Amino acid sequence: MANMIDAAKREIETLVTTAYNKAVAEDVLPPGGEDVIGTIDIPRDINHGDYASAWAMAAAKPLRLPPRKIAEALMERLELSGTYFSEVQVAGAGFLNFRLSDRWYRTVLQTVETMGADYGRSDVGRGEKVMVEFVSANPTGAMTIGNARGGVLGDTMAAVLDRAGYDVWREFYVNDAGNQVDLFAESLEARYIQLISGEDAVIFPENGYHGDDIKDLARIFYEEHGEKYLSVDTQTRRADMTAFGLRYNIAKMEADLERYGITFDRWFNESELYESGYLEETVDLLIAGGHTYEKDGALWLNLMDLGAEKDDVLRRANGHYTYFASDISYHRDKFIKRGFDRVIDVWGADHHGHAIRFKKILPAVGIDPERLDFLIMQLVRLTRDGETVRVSKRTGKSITLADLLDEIPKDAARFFFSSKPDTHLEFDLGLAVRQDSENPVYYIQYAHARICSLVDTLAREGAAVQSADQVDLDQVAGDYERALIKSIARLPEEVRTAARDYDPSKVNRYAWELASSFHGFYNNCRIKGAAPGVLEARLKLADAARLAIACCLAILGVSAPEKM
RNA sequence: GCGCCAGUAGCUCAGCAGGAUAGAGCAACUGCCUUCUAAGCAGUAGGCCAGGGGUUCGAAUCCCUUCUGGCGUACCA
Repeated sequence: MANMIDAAKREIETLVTTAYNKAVAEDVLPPGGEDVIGTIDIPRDINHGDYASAWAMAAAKPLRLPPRKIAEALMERLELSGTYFSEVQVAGAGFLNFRLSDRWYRTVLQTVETMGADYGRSDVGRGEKVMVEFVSANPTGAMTIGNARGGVLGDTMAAVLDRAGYDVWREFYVNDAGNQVDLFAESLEARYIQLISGEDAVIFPENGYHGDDIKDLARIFYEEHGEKYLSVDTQTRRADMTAFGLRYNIAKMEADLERYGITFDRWFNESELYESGYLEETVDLLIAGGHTYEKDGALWLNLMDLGAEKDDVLRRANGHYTYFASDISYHRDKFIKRGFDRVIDVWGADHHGHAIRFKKILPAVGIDPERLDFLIMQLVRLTRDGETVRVSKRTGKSITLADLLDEIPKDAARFFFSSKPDTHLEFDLGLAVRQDSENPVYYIQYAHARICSLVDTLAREGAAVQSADQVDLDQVAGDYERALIKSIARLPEEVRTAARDYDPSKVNRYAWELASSFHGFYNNCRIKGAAPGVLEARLKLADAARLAIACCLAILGVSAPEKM
């Protein structure tokens, strides 16, 4: 049993049920409590035991008895020998407070030892094929701070799912088709002409991309091709410039993301959906299904009939398909064509309305909407000296992901962005650049480095890390030592709930708490020079902590330094 | 207006599958390095969990409502 939190809870369920049945057989408690589910949790206060069952309180009503009386009847019939518990008490309103036994602590250490770098890995995902689609930044410009958050959340989410036993696939959807690409081409073309013939030679497109990056691109294009393209026909010129610009931008995004430790299994081009006819086929399917209507020359998707608050356009009056249309065919490709069991799209909060309406139309193309989930992250509020800094791709004044990585080390940035998705993230540029101890990532890495150094020092003195079977648990029965083992034991459960809740930030917080347990242990339980038996047992604990911290950092994509 | 997210210590945030006396970091104040890494530890102080109602043995957590902030509500993506 790899998840020792779950194992402990399940054992309590069994113990309580058995005790209850026994009490009924002995006529001490009335029947009627068979379906009662009492919550089991870990009390905040250690004086309330390691685990507490609220079964007696939940059973009070059906059994028509005071909870304490039920709890006492159960306690007398709990058979703890050979279990993960050594002791049980009735407390408060009727809690059953359990104290963990040596057997439990030893099993934790054995589990970590056996699983090593794979500690926390489970099969809760049953090998389900799941795609995490994330970043998917518009290739017409540089990636933003928002993409940085989405990148970290998506990549960490994928790592969590992988460890939870899912068959994970990471994908980047490249919007290399549609309206914004046409605009990109026109902007690039205008800058190219202006570069050669002067600012007034051509009017810059009204909704074009005004950023300096477009000017830079035009310059690079000019350096490669000279004035040749002035005399080429518009259609060819724009097509060539688009190909050039996208190739350049996509390569840049790939390189930036790689610096960030993020790589994808596939970069899926939206243009493929156009070229293969799959997009058109998907729209035809919607038309055939009676989900569309024409109005003002555009093809509309009837979503209000499906309970949405508004309809969306699939094909505009000018004949171009919208993002909504291509996205439907893209998801049809994910589910129907490629057979993913589940898809998680990491989207910014500014797409929330889109996400809600999007799910409603999926059944019309044969997709069970339950299989698609969104990890909606709130936007990043960028501040400097307490003032909000606007992030806008169009103005070209945004701070890009590349800028960020120039200032902040990858480890700190990854840790910072793996915060809880559904709260606004306040990103203080002044604070983020700091590389001192205020950054919690160093606190965790420091714990890891400390243990490495410690193990190394002791090894040179002839004290090697022993196997879990040899540890004398009586020698590590202090509060700090037991707290550390309990911290280590949480990892598989944290991974499980992070996967369940689509909240990779649970790993981030857990890693900090684990490091904190270790630092407390380290400062209060000296290892070097300790008595024989104590030294070996404590060293084993430290080594198990090292492994657990390394596993967390691996999931977070943060390095685990051996020296600091 | 309607929809989604948020409102918890001076600041940034955990806790939200209902459990016992509400937590952490930073900032403030006290202690701890002639022995394993002080990027660390131990402690003090700091709260009408936005307001109001409800559900029950029990609510920061669930429901209703009001208020405040962000985002959305394009023939943009």
